Amino acid sequence: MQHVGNLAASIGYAMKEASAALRGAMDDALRPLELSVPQYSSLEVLGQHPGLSAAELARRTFVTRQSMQGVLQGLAARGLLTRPAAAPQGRALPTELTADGRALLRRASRAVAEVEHRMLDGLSADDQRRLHRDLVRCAEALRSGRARSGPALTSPGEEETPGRVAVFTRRAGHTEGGTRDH
Amino acid sequence: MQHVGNLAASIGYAMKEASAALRGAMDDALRPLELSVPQYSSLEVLGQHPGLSAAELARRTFVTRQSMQGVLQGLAARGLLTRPAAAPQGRALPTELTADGRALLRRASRAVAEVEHRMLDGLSADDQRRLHRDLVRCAEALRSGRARSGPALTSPGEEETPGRVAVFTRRAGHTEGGTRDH
DNA sequence: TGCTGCATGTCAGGATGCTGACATGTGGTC
DNA sequence: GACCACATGTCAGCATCCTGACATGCAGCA
Repeated sequence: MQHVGNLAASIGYAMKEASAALRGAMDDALRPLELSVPQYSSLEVLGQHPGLSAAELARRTFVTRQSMQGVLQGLAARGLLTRPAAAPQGRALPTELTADGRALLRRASRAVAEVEHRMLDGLSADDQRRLHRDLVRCAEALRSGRARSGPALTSPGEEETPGRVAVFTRRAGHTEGGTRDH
Repeated sequence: MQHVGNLAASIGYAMKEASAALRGAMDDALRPLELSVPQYSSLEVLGQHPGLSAAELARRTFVTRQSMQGVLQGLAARGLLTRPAAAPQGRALPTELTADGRALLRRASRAVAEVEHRMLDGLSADDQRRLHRDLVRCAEALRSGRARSGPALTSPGEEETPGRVAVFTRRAGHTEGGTRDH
């Protein structure tokens, strides 16, 4: 290995290209609903894991918790989610979708699913499985090299924790994951 | 298809995850050189295609040309590249790397190549080829659905145009690519 | 020749995201 | 109990990036 060389052959470049295309297509699909991609991502994660804290939500949507603040404020101002004024325990404020939030999420989720379907239309089922597997592997390999490890969404083996109970119970393996301070 | 469903199974989510991890790792690798990812991307593209206009550069690095302005100004202020005050033809200002720019690019390129190598370490050569192919396919499939089609970096068949000559000669297939106005 | 389409550069405004830093609450340890 | 590591929420400042809009230059066509 010496340097990047031919960009057209670089997988990193291709990943950026695909990711940018996906981001743009999602932007277009979500524009009619007046949702940005980070806003949609938050709703989606929150729909599957009610009661998550802002920091945990930030890790799962790949932004800093500082950025998540703004996102949540925007969504809360539109009545799509609620956060308690005081923390019931510790400092974490468990966030919940409102009925409006769930309704909008359903529409947004359909729109995004259509985008994803279009993206994968030309790939066989096997190719799709492989693609998913390899993307996850790439992410893991990159995280392992960083000083502060990443989200570690699903620990190796366990299946999709419900979220609400996971806020304070999943303590192991957190070294300020995903986004970093300092 | 109805909605996104399980996030852990979503290829779009995995792509975002991998892309975020790559972005973060590149940030870390480039920080010692005081280069941001967009700045590095511009240098890299410019190294392989001297004389590109800012707008063309923007398409190839997946940002808007407005954002590219700021990036180029920063790099020019550090003496890493030069832009003529007046356009030799049309409105496009051909951008060139300076000797300092090329030297820094070499170091940055090595650092990024190491990141990419770490990312792909666990994948076989076949898997890497397939991953690259499928990422490009995903990007193309997404672009084809948008009103304004994308960069179309390398037209099907032709090999890596030298750039300088391509500024004004590659007219076909451009419907305000990549990033959109209005 | 004049008109139209298109691409480039550029300005303005705002949204988003990041780094840095600090205070607070919790749990484990001495 | 005191202390320490760690996580959360939050404020401030800055960089990046977007949408919208406008003027300019080139090519094609009536």
